[in-house]
Amino acid sequence: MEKRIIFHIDVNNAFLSWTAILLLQEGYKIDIRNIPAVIGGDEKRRSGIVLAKSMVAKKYGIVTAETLYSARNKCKNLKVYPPNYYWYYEKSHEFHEYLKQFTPNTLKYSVDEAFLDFTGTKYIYSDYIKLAHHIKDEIKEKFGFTVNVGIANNMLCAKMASDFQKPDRVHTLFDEEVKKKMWPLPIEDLFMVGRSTSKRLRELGINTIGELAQKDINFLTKYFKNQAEFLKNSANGIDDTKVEPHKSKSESISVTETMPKDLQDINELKEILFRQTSEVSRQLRDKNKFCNVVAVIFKNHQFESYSRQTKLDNPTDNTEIIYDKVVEILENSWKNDPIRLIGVRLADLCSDRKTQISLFDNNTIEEDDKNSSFQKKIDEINKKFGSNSVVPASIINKIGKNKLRK
DNA sequence: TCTGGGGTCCTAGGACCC
DNA sequence: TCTGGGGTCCTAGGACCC
Repeated sequence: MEKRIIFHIDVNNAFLSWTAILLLQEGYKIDIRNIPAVIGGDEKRRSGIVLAKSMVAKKYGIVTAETLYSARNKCKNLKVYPPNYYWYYEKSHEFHEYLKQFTPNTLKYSVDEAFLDFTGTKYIYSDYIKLAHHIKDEIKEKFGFTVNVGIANNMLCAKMASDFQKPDRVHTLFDEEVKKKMWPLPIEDLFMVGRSTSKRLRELGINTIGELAQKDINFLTKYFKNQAEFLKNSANGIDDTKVEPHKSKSESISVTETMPKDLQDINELKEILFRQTSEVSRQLRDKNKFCNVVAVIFKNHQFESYSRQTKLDNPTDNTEIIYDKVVEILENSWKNDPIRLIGVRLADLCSDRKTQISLFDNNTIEEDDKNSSFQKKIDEINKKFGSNSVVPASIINKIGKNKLRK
């Protein structure tokens, strides 16, 4: 069978590069890619972590997701810049649109990563390495940021390859190169081996990808159960995932928020949950979907997380019905501890709500449909005039009642 | 001035039914 | 007094990704 040809294209330090470009455009004299700099959250809002770092900052040992406090300890003259998500959205869009000209088989993997499948195109592109350089250089010239391109016979290896030396590079990791290029790497470098798995592997004396690759499958199964085969295959560079959007059964929409201060007042929590419920249910209606499961997510002052979810009798996209559930969950499951983060998640989404009708449900489907189209109109108005300028009176009443109960 | 936010997938355990 | 087993559905929590 013909070997596949897969590219993985990864924007180098995406958020930081994109902010660098914006700053230069605005007349800023320094290219923050060349100094110790990071894109960071807001410490006053208790979200002070590193979102992206420059290569210079990386040399100081600064890693993504560590606290700004600790990053500053590693580098005294570190510069911190805030993220600009609107701008990132634009850059990301440019990047993904640009890639589509090369093949219809592209997969947007994240804001700053894409897979391209060139299998069966050898009559169009005779030299894939040349093509990769062309893409890389043209992105740099057109958009002002650099990328890494990984070329391989499957997605896993393409992704591993683009992660080799950075920035502004093209790497290959074809099947026959796996032993030489991937096996010597530390186990942490293997895609899908995170902190927990790498710790367990190292405890078993498995320190490199090569050691994992050659380990007996029965031995691995003892410790990693069903994950064992996946791990061993990955270490051997075996992966037959197709370059196509993974049609997952369990789609979900969620919003979570770390509050500037811990909250312990149920009415304050309800106010935030109402805002969050409006947001997620509007997203749900935008997608023309209904949800079957509603969940509330908590993180307390001690950083312990917990969540509670309930299945609905019937799928819905109605803010009010969802908010009722959210409040019910809050009242039944909040442990009365100081809450640092709270959020709402809608899960088990479906596009068709006509599944089953509860015997004791007073709402008919027709009524629900009326509500649904009414809410969509409200969504449109909110879009024009800013969110929550119009909310159904019944919901305002609920909020009002909560406020009165204070 | 310590520790984000949005996702997917997997597993373990309990409830319930036959 | 002792106490099956298979299947399904549901929930909570954890691991991992960017």
